[in-house]
Amino acid sequence: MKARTRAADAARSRIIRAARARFASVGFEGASTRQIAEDVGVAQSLLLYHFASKESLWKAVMDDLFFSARARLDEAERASRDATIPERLMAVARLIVQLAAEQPDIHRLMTIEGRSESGRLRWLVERHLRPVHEKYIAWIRRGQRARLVRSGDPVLLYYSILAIAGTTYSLAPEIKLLTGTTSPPAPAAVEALIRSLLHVETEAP
Amino acid sequence: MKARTRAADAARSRIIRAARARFASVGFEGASTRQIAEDVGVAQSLLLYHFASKESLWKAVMDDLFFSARARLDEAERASRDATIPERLMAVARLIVQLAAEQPDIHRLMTIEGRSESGRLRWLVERHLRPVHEKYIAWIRRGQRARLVRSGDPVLLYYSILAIAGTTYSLAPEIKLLTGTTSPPAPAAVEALIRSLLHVETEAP
DNA sequence: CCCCATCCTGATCGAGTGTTCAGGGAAACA
DNA sequence: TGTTTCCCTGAACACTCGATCAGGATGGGG
Repeated sequence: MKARTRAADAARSRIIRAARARFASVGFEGASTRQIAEDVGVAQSLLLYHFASKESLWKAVMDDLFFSARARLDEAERASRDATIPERLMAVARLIVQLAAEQPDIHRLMTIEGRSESGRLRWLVERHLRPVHEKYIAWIRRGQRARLVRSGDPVLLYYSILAIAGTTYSLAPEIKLLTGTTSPPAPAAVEALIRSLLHVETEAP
Repeated sequence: MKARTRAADAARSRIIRAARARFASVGFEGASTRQIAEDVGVAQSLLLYHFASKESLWKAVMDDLFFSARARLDEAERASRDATIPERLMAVARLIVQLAAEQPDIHRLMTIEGRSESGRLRWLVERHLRPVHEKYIAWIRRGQRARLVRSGDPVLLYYSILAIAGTTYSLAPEIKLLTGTTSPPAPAAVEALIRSLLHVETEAP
């Protein structure tokens, strides 16, 4: 009861990886389970053996992505435990930029679902987005009360962070086509932009 | 040769409007010509009478959207002809925010296509994006040389403007679900954020 | 008036969709 | 060495997809 389940788990995660790429590029409706199966090199019916339906495959993709991202966010929070709120915010923002650069599919998947109020969006919001976002929006609010973060709608500020970090890397194909640039901006440059957006000063003025 | 063609043009533009909504919410592959036809209330074969194929319907949607947007951009440029570069940049940014708020589908359509290097993306870049974007990226560069716009990769700055303006309104369903907010942020608030992102000061410091 | 160009529909095509199901085949347990 | 359990496949289901095409309907020009 070892080699068997290990091989099965490997197939499962290869399916998830291929499904993530398809969902991210053509959306839920546009992706087909047969394409995904062909990418992996298995029978299409195997997808529906491991996952009850196309929708639960999509949920498995999201869980795979968000649970690992949230674990790394928790780690960044712990590491910056003793810092000021704006610096903790920047530690989180730095990781968000890094995640967006490593896996642009996260942002692609989210922007594809967030645009229409579907059952999948509701599932995503309640299961993954709300626990994360509400916490950091509260952080922004605390930083604003201490006059260490620029004023303005905290939700707008928070989504601006996500927007800058995400689109920089998820629209890489478009930017490459437009400018001929071979590599996207360095995460440090994006982080610096976010820092100045929040008015978090590196040193006391 | 009047009432006839006028009625036909009306049908044509109703098809374009419905197609825009479908393409924006589920992407090109996910949208079906039958759904679009049903939204309009006409036969599916009418879509392929007016437009040669699904792809040319998509191109018609894009032309409809971008030609009018570009006309308004030209108008904003002319109106700010005598202002400084940073203020002209802000005049354009203000209009971009306004366009994003009025028609969030623009940003939805672009982020859905910009994520993978398809033939449609190449068409879009060459026909609509390049003429617009390269101009404003050059403006940012000029503003930076005059020390009136913050330093940093002009492309990154430009796409940050688009990202903030676009996601604020294109992800409205997600934000509404998350926060319960009924109405998205006012364009003026988004514009102020962009102004501070570019370090364009309202008055001399 | 007729005629014809134009707008539009319904039927139909082969291909592709998600899902179901019976069964093969090999590893794990007895 | 059976036998059971689990991973996986191929065929089939009803349905939808984009595209084609023959043929109505209708209004404008002769």
